[in-house]
Amino acid sequence: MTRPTIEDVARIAGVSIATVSRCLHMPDVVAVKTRERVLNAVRQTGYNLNAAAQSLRQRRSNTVLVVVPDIGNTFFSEILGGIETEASAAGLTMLIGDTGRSDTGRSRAREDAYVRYLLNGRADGALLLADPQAAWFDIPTRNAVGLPPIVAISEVGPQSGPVTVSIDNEGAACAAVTHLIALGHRRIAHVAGPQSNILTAQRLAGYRRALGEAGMTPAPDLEFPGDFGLASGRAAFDLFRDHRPSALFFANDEMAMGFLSTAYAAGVRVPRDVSIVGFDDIHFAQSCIPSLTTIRQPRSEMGATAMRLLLSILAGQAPASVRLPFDLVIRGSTAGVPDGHGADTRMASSPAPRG
Amino acid sequence: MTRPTIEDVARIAGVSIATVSRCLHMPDVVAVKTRERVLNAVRQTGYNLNAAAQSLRQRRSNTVLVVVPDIGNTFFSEILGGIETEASAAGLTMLIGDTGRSDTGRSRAREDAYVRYLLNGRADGALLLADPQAAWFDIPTRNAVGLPPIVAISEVGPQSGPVTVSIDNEGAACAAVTHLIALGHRRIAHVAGPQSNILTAQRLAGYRRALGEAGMTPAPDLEFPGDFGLASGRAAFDLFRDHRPSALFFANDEMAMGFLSTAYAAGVRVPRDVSIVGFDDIHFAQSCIPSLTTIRQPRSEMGATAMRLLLSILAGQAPASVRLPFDLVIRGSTAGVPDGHGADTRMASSPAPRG
DNA sequence: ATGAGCGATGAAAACCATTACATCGACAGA
DNA sequence: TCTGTCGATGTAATGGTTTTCATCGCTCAT
Repeated sequence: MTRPTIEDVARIAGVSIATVSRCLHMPDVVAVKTRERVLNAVRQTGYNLNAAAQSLRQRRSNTVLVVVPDIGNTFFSEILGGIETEASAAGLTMLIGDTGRSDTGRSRAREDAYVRYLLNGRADGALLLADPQAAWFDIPTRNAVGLPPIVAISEVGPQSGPVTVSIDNEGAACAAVTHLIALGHRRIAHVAGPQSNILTAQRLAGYRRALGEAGMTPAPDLEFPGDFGLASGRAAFDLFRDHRPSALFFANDEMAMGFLSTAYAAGVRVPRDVSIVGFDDIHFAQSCIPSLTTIRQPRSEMGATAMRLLLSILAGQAPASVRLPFDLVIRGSTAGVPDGHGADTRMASSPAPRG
Repeated sequence: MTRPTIEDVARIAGVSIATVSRCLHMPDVVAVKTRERVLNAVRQTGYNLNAAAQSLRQRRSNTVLVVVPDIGNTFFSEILGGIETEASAAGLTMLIGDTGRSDTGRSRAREDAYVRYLLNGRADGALLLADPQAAWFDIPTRNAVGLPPIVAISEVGPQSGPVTVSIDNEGAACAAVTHLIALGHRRIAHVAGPQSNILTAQRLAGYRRALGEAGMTPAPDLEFPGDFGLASGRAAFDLFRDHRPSALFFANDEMAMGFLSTAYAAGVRVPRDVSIVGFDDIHFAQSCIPSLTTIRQPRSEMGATAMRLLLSILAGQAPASVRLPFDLVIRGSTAGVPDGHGADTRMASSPAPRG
């Protein structure tokens, strides 16, 4: 028993295949009586159109490829939600590709595979939750002919191609650190993201800018390395112990959460002993102990905006990048400077910042 | 400038399209000299084969559909990882479909869409991280002709079709509760999952069985409702306050984490005042405060196994369901019964936690 | 009457690759 | 020299749909 084709339906309904196709796509141009006969035949045979044949003929797959660096990262899921809403409203399918955390051998192969999908015609366009300038993506696509349109989200640099959706990461980081400064903190450390990630530099820059604006000098020994993972948050605790900042600004929430549990186990209390700010406002940030002060990105909106942008490009319109607003969400992990802290302050005193 | 076809390559290389195709798929049967000429032409034109044409001709899409109830749930991502590894080893693409949390209007439309992909020939098979008996899936596929093979993972009932990969949820729940009983707990509550989910019944049954085996009678007022979300874990705190169990077994980790933060805010300490067991061992379970005792499912292995199963079915072999082992992971959220529990203790006063 | 206009339908080309089969030349064995 | 084999390549059918253009039978205005 093989899959019925449009021809089977046509035969049973006693019409031509053209009419069957019209019944399915432009029902109003075919006579009611005929339409009924055809739809009956469709039901009777259990017909479903062949997607491959359709794409081949239409030269379009009605699919959009979404490349995610790590599907396990809860940060991305809400973006995906926003994308999905807009995509399905437009009748498009989302093909999600997970490249896996970079630097692993596996991820390289997957990246290649996803680039190929794009070149293959498997997708009509792509949404990249990654830097389009990353070598794996940029090089093979640079002079590809007939490359479908691409919109990059979140991880975008100053010259990340023509169309991007992002927040002002530097500004957000600056706001986060300024919040700490306003609380009276003077020794503020930053736990950075992975070297290779473009967001790392942006958030670090924001951290430094905030210090500068408050008249302080960034101290290199308070810039801790990290990689966005729980473990590197835990590792940051050792550095914390060595350098004794009164507050830490983490480049993402996951690291902040890793720090939180390690600190707790070591008897260090947040925010009594140290204040913590994260970045992203992931799902669990509200139910950490204590709940996490962090930067919220309008994730769902970012996804939706990017998808709309892609659709407009597909419709032939001129693209324009979008920058969306962020929020500083103040929760329980930040408070004033602990008593007595700052005795040995290295970053020294200046009056409270503009607040 | 339009996409080059195989014909363009053939013309430039001065061969027939058949030879080009052979160069790409069975390079060894074509003369080295010819091969070089063809590969040069491929590079020169920037040719990529058209996926739609290929699927149409081969009657196979080299794609597997993975339907996930909620991509934001970290529980699923590791399963996806396991699937991906096996899939890409076999040269298959993963098409991930997120149906969204059930009960929302949107999810209905997406479910339909994914069923259609299956019937469409967009995928050669499907992995379902959901109950294949769910109405949205079962009804439209029941008598579809030429339905590709399907393997269900995790959320499977006794008659969930022929091929499934799962753990013994009832047994795991029983083990979790038995652990609490062994610690001396006698008033043990269960926070269940959503009604509609098949896992809910299985884990509840395990809870009851453990009580029964220990000679206790399950008390209906200690069976709290839940929906797998953070918020329902928080809501369970009110019920906890009313009914005073000395321990709670949650049907998943996310609810346990919701409870944890609410309890903390209310001054109730875990495990001093109440012991907590979750289910799933999600990423953040290790960095809760305190770290969460839970049931670990071999998620990556489940995904990989399911994918291998699907491949073997596609290869024409007879399928057989697989049941994988689970682990009880004992961490910091469980301890013996608090002193004086069982009286009308108002919890409050007791010495500071171990910090 | 006649032809223009219109609605409904059919015939056939086009989309691009894979693959069974045919062809061709060269070479070995008889 | 002839035949059989073999390796390399070409020819052409095939897959299922969409879409353009043609056709056909009407009606309505002239």
